[in-house]
Amino acid sequence: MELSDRKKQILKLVVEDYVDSAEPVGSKVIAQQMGGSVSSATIRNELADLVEQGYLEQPHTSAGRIPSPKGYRLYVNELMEKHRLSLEETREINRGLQMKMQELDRMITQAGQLLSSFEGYPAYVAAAGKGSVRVKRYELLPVDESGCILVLMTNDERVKSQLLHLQLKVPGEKLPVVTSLLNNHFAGISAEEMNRRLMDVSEQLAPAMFLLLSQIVSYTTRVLEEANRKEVRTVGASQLLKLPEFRDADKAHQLMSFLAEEKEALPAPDEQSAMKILIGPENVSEALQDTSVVVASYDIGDNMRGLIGVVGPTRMDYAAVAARLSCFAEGLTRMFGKREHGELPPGEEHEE
Amino acid sequence: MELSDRKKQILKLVVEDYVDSAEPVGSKVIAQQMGGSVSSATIRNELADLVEQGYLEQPHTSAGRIPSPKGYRLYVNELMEKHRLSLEETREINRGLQMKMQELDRMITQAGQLLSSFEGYPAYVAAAGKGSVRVKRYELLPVDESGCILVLMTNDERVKSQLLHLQLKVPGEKLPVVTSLLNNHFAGISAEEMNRRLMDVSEQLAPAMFLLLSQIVSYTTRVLEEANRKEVRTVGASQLLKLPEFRDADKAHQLMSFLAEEKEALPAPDEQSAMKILIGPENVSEALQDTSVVVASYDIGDNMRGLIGVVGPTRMDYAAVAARLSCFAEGLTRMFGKREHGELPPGEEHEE
DNA sequence: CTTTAGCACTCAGGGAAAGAGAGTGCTAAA
DNA sequence: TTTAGCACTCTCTTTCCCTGAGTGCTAAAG
Repeated sequence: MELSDRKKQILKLVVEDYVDSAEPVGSKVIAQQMGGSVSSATIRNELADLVEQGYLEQPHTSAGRIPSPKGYRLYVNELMEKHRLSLEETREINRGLQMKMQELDRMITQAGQLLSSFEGYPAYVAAAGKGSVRVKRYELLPVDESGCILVLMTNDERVKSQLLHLQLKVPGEKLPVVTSLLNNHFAGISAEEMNRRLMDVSEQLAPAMFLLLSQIVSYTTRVLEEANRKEVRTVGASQLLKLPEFRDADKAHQLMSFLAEEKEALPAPDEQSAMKILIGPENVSEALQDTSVVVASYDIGDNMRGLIGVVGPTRMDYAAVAARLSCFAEGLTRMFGKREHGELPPGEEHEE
Repeated sequence: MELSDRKKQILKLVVEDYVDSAEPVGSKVIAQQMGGSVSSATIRNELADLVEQGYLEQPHTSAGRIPSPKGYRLYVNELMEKHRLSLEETREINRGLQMKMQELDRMITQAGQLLSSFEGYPAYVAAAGKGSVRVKRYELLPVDESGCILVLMTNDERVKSQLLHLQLKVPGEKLPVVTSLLNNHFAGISAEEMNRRLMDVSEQLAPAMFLLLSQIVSYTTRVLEEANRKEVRTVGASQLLKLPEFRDADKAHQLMSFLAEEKEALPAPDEQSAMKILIGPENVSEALQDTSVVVASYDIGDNMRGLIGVVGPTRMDYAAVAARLSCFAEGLTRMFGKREHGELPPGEEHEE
């Protein structure tokens, strides 16, 4: 059943008042905000209806009303006006993202920090490979008789390298042979496949050579594993303690442990959509039942997709959060897009 | 003035009781624990003396006593018995550290997590270079006409690499020339020096060459910067909320923000010593006035030194924490020592 | 001089009682 | 359908009192 326009307007006012007061809102305030065109008694009747229909809740008889998850949902879907970011705000976000490009890892962590400080809520970020990163090319550089450098280039254009200590000496002249062996037989395949091939050729090789190869394969396996893993970081959890709904240490502790330990369970937007809003019980995770999550996705080059979101109380300024969040997501996409073409000396790297 | 043996014994009992009850301890309990050899009245007299001398405090008249920082200090210096870790415990720690070796970064973070979960307090970890990491050797690998891979080897035996997109095309044949130029003139010097040299030679070079060089120098600068930076990570901050002294949201918030934002200010042991215990006001940071910190150092190969510590309430089981912490530090040192000699295929690297 | 028993005193913490205030629901009139 | 009026409900805060733990002091005993 559709709500009357007036009911919707009232619901909207309740949500917005509650969002910034964190206190149940009464009929009088609403009447006032509607310009005195109706009396508080009328509002009371409407409020009672809204409660009955499940859009509002009453902490106890004779308290004001607060929005229920269903009420927030309606608000988000229909009532929420697009929040316009001020020019300054947009600029500030983009300036913030304009930090020195460093590794992707640090980069997105910083974006998360920035977001968290903007919103005053904990934030989370992740970058996820699309699954099948492979090695495109191998290179071996001699160092001395018992060591060499292995350089890997992956099909998503990243480079990793590693110093290998050899258990058995391999003369420098042999390296090109190994290199071409690797490039011919170990490029473009998955880690499992690599291990299988290694076994296949094991008997035809000199032991020293085999040892070297297994060292390389084992390192490569780790690199691929890592490139494919989705690692979620959470930032700014301590912000929770500023919110009235988390003054209770137990509640705060529960959520914070969740954010610290099970961050993999935090929601992500669906494949197609750019943003997702989950209100209270719409979350699957037990620990998020009383919180809302707003999360957006962004692109990292062509092969990866990132994720950036905030966690807060259901009482959340969805319009503003959503607006800022898409600004972040767009900023990040732009940023990572640019780097692909190397306008600036970007900064892609790696480290031990 | 030296304390009598009995006073020391009493102080010791007060500390130990308070550590696990978190409640002021009274004369009666102490008398009991001393085996009934003296009456509670006697104890009261002694307690009064200890308060006067500043080793104990009284939250209010007619409450029991709690140790003051001075009292804890005496306890730590003289009274504390070496806590013997059970065999299981040692084994458990070492098993925990035996995780798959990955990058140093992730490795020490995991150690921190492990520590934090052992102690039930927040932990922090860092690895710090000894200051002057330099590039030992450069290598350039051709990719295509508008790109090449730069590989750096530093004097602490780490390898970093990066894909460079060239603004201007540089034919593959030229690369060896550039490489030797780099190795002859840009190796073994600081980042500032590198930039200076770059300026010096700028006029004698073709523009394309100059551009390439500056790209390399700028990347190298970043790498060196990062290799020399001490990055501190904190883990398990949410554990604070379980402690009675941090049930108050404001207090908890204050400390947690400090741990999240100013972790660089967390104490480190002095150059020579392996462990440091800082009790309450012995800390310089404002935010740590009511907490104690126990921190140990460990070695990462020959060039780096790591740091691992916990932050907790002044009421802390110093003996046990210190014992476990050195077990951690030793484990890490052993671990990183081993890798240097390449028993196992270690895993030193870098990414993206 | 040290230890002990005895006792009055202090203070935090918990619960009950009382008052204030906000906001409701209902009724009856416009 | 809206409004004014009013009694009622329920939370929150404050106050008060009581209890219990633990002290400090005094005076006597070792």
